[in-house]
Amino acid sequence: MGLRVYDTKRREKVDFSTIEPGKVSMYVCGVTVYDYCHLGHARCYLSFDLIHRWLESSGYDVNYIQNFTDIEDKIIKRSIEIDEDWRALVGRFIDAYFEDMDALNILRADSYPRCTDYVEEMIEIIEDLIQKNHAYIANDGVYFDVHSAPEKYGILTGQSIDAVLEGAGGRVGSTGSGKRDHKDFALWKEGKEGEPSWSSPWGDGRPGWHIECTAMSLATLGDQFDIHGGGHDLRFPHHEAEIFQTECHTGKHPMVHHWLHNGFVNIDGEKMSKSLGNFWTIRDILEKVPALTLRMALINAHYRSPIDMNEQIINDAIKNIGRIHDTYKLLLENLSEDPIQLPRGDLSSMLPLPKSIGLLEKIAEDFARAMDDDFNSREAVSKLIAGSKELTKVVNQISGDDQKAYATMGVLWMEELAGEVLGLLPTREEALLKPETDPRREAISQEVEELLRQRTIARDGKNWAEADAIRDKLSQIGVTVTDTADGPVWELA
RNA sequence: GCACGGGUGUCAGAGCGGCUAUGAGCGGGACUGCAGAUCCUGAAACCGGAGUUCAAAUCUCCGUCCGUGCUCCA
Repeated sequence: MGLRVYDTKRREKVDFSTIEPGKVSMYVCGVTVYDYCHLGHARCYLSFDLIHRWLESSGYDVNYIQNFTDIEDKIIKRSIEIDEDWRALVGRFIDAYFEDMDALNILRADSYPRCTDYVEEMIEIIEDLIQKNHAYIANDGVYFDVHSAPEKYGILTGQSIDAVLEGAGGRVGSTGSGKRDHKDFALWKEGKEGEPSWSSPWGDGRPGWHIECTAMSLATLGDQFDIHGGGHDLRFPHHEAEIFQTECHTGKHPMVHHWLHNGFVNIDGEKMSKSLGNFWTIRDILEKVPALTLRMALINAHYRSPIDMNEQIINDAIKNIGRIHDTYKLLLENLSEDPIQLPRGDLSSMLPLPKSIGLLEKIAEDFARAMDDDFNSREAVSKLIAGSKELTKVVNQISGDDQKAYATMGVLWMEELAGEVLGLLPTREEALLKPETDPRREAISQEVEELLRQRTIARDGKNWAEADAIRDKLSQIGVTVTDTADGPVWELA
């Protein structure tokens, strides 16, 4: 069974197909760069990172485009507020975007077009739409006339063009713009004094929000492409506007073969959003939670389900990622003199324990089936944990060459599933990093070692009270002691 | 109001016609002086009602509750 995806437009899971065999063209709406990214952005780009990774892992050649909206009302507003040139502001937050996403181990898209580089294309499209009577010039800009293509209304959200008027409550009619109908949307906005603007046949101004994605997807992926993604809230009006513009301009239908939308991050059961003021930026969270743990927390739900962010989700993620990292480390420590030199590659080369290997292969198949089922990362994680348990159990039961061979296989197994596909593994170097290299640890190392020596003496003399007292003392300075077969090991809390 | 998603054990969260989800937490057990880690193992669930079916958490209908969209928002 091949890959199936839930298509927002068709409202069901459908077999995934591509326009060109073996290749996937994918466009995901990017951020408007006027502030730091919040958890919701993390979830969105993480969802599409997973999709990106799984498609590549399935053998597709993926062309992944993600834009930056670098001119927009909020950018202008912010730039005036903090008295910073809008270009500088935008540059700053694009840099911040990459820092945050790199930290979360999100692979880079193939290209990141910025809408200000496509203003000419937008103007051409708008001119064409006016010529084809899909758009009209008003006193304050150019608008798309939704009644010129009523069959395209509500394609993603199931709303009929007539129903919208009724429900929009008191907001309807108060647009104050040159729109003929409140459902029409701006293609070009007349510029105001002192604002960034571009010249156009309709005077100086700037593009509307929706037209940019049309211009950039057309320029980078063509008239029709395989996947268009974004947050759930973008279905309407943004993505529906794109359909209007693009299809009316090119005359081709459908512009997109699979519409994919990720679910939201909620805080205490409510949508996290800037307007509600209950949002956390990625960098706020990364001060408290390691990046891969956050990644685990967000992957641990299906990408379309809402996630209610709370402490328990993080605690679960700490346990889960800890188990996976522990197993990975254990395997690395057992495989050979120099684990770093181990070639990456096929995992079926050495087979000391056919039964366990068979089980792991079965788990890997289940894992693939889960990912093929609309990228069910939650299910995939549960398979990964099952495999992780099996590896830990077996590698501890055997020794010698068998153990080395098995551990080698295990490392490759984990690097494929946990590493390449889910992006949850640190590098081999990081996984093996001895805690002594932590500078905070360095500082108290001598004192701790001395206390541990005393405790070992006490324990040898079965003087448990004293041994425990020393352990308590250590825990007061933030040191956790764990006794192992090779003696006590300590780490900072 | 209209549209779209949902309501699964203590919690988080898969499954979406028959078969153990999984993780945390809780209960046993092994190993440990104890603790931790690890391994083995137990209890525990499908919002309410009706229907379809040999069989329903899974399909249909009704009810109910929650979230989201209809306005800038990933």
